[in-house]
Amino acid sequence: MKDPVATPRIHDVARLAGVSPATVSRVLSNPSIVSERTRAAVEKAVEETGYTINLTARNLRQQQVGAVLALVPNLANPFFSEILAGISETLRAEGLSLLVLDTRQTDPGAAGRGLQAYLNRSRADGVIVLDGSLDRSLFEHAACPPVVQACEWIDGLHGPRVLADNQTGARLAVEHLLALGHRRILHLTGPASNSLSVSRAAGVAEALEAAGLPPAPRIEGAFSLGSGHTASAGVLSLPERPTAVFCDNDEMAIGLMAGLRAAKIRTPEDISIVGFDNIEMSAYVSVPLTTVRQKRAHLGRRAAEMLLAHRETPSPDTEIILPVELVIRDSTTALRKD
Amino acid sequence: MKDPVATPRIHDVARLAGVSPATVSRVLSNPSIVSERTRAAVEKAVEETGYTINLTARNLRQQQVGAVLALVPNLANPFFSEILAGISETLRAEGLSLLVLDTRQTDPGAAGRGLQAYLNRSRADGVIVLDGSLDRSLFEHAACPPVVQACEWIDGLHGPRVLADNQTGARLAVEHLLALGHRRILHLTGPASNSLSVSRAAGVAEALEAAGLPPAPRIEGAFSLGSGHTASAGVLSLPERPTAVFCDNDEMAIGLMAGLRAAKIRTPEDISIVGFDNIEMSAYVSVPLTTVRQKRAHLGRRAAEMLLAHRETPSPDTEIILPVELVIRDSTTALRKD
DNA sequence: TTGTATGCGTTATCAA
DNA sequence: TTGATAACGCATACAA
Repeated sequence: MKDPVATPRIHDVARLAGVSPATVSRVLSNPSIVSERTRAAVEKAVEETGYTINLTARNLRQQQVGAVLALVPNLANPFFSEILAGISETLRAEGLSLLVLDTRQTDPGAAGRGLQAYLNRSRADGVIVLDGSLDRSLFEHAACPPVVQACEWIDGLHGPRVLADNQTGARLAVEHLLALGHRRILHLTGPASNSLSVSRAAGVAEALEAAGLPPAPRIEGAFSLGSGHTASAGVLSLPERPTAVFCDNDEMAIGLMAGLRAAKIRTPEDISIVGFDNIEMSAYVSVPLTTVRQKRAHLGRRAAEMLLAHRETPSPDTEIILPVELVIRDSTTALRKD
Repeated sequence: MKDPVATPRIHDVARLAGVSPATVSRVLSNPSIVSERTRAAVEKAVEETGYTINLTARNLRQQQVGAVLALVPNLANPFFSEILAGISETLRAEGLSLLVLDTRQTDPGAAGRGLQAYLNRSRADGVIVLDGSLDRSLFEHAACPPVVQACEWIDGLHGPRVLADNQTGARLAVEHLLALGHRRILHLTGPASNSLSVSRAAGVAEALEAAGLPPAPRIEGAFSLGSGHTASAGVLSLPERPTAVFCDNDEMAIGLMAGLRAAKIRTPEDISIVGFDNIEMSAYVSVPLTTVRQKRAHLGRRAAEMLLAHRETPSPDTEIILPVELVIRDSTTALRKD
């Protein structure tokens, strides 16, 4: 009562080739230790049967999952998906699959309980965390697979990280504004506790200090178009209207420009704006955005590479800082002396 | 020589609870058939040991993978990632993982050979295809898991589909332009063979025919900002410049507006523009875009649901068409009679 | 209601 | 260089 359309097993290939299943296995995973004759015979049998390996069985036997989990705060954000593309590329080369989880989707009431179930060695061989707002305790238990943090990071959580040079990026942006004569510079940040916002604030402070200027006032946003748009009201209601705004990402910058435009404030004539990330759209908005470029796909690749290395030999708290560069477009201009 | 930090197995839980492994298994997967007493004891033991099930072993035993593969043409495109978010949500509720693969990443020289390795029952329990440009032969073999197509589709490939009502969307867009008095309407399409472009072209034709007008001229783009930008040159070089353009997606529309702006052609005063998709950005560009809204997360959820249903009982070629609606913003206006 | 025994498909170990 | 055997961890058929 055999199922006639059953997919072939390693045993079937072995029988056809006249060898043992062990030999077939060797041909597939370590061909060099098999004689040329038998290898050819096995390969022929594989071809004829259309055999493909059962990865679940292999993974069980080898005590691995064959997949890496990426934790992203917002799958719908192109910023993250480009990093994912880089991660995916590196993993594929190693025969690993990419599992993706949107951390916003875990019901908030459960406070990450849903997520916890995924942070387990039986679900993934490793985890790449792109969300710095998670609780470190989620990762600090024996069952959690090796973790690499990318882009954002969680305060106090150990392990390798790969980051863009956020501080330098922010410093370059503010130095650019200072060179254009701006002195009243506002910093439109992400959530206050966000690791990106913190290190970028440091870059802002660094530039201002070097110029002998007081710290920049801040408005807190949420990295979204909408929060940038909302921030425009805050900008306009300040006692001393800033002549320039440095935004922690391009989406807030674009949202802010939209809000200011609605209030008849022109960019860059009335206010200069700098973003961060260099998303593709930033070059196509009506006032192409001056921004800080980070290579997102590359960041993803590096993160995946770190994880692979980390799996072999649990490394200390290595940290890779990737360079960024300022892209000057049209949204910034020299301060007009009134 | 036992590893003292080894993760607990079902056997360890059983010993601690004083029951057999089979009973523990039952408590975990089908608690109702276990007596209350033993269930409590087992749950206590699970708690104490910190046991979590080994999914690879369960999957091997149950002859499944526990994951669904999504094939996206471009992970970096927010349009797709929002669909993914919907897919992921539905899958999680069923305890299934989401595997993501960017089809562009398969080296083109291998003509999908890399992809083929993933289209196997040992890699995924099902596949959701979001890329209509793939070859149907990739999916037409016995080893391929059940396939559901979403959003785009592959000509001639059987199986369930969930689509937005592309034709109606395009018709609504063009009817809107016609109502505003436009007669010279251009259609900026995706790649000519793309299923979305084909059905939207049908909607365009439908509207024009009903108005007794000849078919719209077309320019072919690639769904990208850059291709929309490039198309502006084509639009301006036409012998009879169109007074309105219907674009097959928002990104091309935004790119086109950017290109026209550079040529001092204003939207909507000089030319009306309609997009498709209603990406978040379309509301924040300098001339907020009139466009066709489709509910992407919902589409993803429906696709996942179809796949789950399709797994149980291989359904015929069912097709779900999701409604769309026109969102009128500022990029379209009544034709000015010169 | 619970326990025993077996097998899912593969690979690592050992012996030949 | 190859084959026999056992084991990875779990779930299910069957027996009790």
